[in-house]
Amino acid sequence: MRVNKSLIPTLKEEPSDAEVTSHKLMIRAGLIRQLSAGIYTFLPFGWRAMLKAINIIRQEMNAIGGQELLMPSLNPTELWHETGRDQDMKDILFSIKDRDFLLAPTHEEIISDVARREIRSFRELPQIWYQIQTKFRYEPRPRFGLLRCREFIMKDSYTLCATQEQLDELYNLHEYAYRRIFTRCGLKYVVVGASSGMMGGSGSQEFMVPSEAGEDRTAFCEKCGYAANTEIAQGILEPFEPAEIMGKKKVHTPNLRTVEEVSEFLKIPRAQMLKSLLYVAEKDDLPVMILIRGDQQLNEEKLVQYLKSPIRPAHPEEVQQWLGAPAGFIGPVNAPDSIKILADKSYPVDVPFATGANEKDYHIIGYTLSETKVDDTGDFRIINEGEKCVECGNPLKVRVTIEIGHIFKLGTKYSESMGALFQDSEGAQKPIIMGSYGIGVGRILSSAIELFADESGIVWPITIAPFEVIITALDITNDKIKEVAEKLYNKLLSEGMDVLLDDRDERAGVKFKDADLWGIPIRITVGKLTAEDKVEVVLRRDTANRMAVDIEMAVAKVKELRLMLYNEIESSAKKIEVKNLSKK
RNA sequence: CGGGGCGUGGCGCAGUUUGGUAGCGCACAUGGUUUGGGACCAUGGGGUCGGAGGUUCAAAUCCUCUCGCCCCGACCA
Repeated sequence: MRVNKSLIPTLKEEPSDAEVTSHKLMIRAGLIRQLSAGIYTFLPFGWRAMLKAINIIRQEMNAIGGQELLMPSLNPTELWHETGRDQDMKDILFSIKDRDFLLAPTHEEIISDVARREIRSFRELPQIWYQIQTKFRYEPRPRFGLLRCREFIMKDSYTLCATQEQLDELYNLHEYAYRRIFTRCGLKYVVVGASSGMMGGSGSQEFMVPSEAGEDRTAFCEKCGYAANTEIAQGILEPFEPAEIMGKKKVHTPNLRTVEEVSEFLKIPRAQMLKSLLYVAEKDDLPVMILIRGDQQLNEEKLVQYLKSPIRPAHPEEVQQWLGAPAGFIGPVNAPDSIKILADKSYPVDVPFATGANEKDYHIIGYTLSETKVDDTGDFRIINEGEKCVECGNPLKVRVTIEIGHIFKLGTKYSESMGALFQDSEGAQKPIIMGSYGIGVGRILSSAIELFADESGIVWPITIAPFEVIITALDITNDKIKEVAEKLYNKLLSEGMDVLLDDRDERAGVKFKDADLWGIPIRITVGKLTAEDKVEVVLRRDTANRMAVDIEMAVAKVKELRLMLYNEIESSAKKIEVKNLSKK
């Protein structure tokens, strides 16, 4: 491809509406343009990088036996009604006005529909079906360029199995494929335990790239390798030194509603306060009170997981109506039976606590959890950096990360509700055991840029770079320079390389700045050195190290560097192995 | 959806407080001089000031409504 007459528009100035590095650079380097919030056009440069990543994904999915197919984005709403997700996911669904269709945010329903029509016997299982396709989600807040979009390209695959063992096997194969994909894309990442959220199912892991531009927080242990999204991460909390509380009594606490205010007033440590929060499980409209140690925070995701329902904080009127007191003065003691009470295990059962009295301007002290009505105890807490690892006791670290992939063991949630059944060897009808696995392709690009960019622009891993080599022909009006550049360009093309020829009639500075911005791994500069029959070869990641190379040797040199860049990446991909089931 | 901010040539911004009929830099066009790290000079083209309504002799500027975008919070690949 030649730069002259091509659509690769670069910007000198930072776009005003971009916040993070990858977003700024994608706009500046001419990879993408925004059409609307969270909706982007991929310009030729951006699309080339996408295609490179897609190609790697396709190769690795095929390698584990995946069969590529393509399902429609337009889905009959009726199909989504079968699983109830037309309601459960209505906040993020794009629905078609005046027609009973929606734009698919994911494809469990469609896969299940295909399966129930086509799969009859255990002999046809297992299956891996995947597609690479545009998804639509009405994200309440699109952000950070391709990191969070309303329309985005996803690789989604689905496994159909007859047994749990098959599911475990295909799940592990996906983990293996994902490791290879992200490694081959040149990314640094960690695999962490994750919540399965609204997808349902028994287990899941996320692939996380450490980056300040991320929207997830991952807790991990440097000693034993424990790693989990803070949505589900567990840690061991230091016990606190309780103040002595004699007897049970009600105390007047006028206008003191926060944990801090009451703890200061009563001279009781914050940790000894029993924080009482009222939520509503939206599925059954069930009021739920959560009790948690006063210095800790509720992890709403853990609560959602436990209740298996979306939740919302109770409205102030509801709190007043159900407990007879405003928020800030509520507690478990004397709460009506209609309210489900859940205690976080962070509060010891035998230590007297202080909490709301369910009466305005009053708290009560001296009760213990062992004598309070509690329906269940569990882990509902957000962990903090420095807490001890549950596996080995080492202090945990918490880092911001970008989620680039997620794998789920779904189980039979969709096959049961949609009647995707198979006949086992004994002739019994059973629901197909499913798994689902996603990769955000755009996020691969964003992550790579976040990881490797420098002050001058993007630095692509060669495997996903829009081009492998750029020839910067300075002073294209000089016949010799033009001739050498053209010759090299055609030679490299015939060697099968992705080459970009900057043949614009621009000053050297402009071309160098653009080349840096684009981040193409290998650059050949054809300029004044042609007088000595030489060109200059540099790596984008190390522009200080310029190599003067004889023109006849230039192609060989580029081949050598290119091979080296690929080998760096491929050699680490080769080390990846399928997790052996029998070992664990 | 709650809170905050911003909409002015393609891009980045000033002008709005105190109404007087739109300006700067980049980009673009033409000519000339330059030519290995975003050149310089001259000339030129391009804007319903997000949209609608209102106040006024007069609105980018004041008022009302509305749309869009960005940021902070709850969701996800």
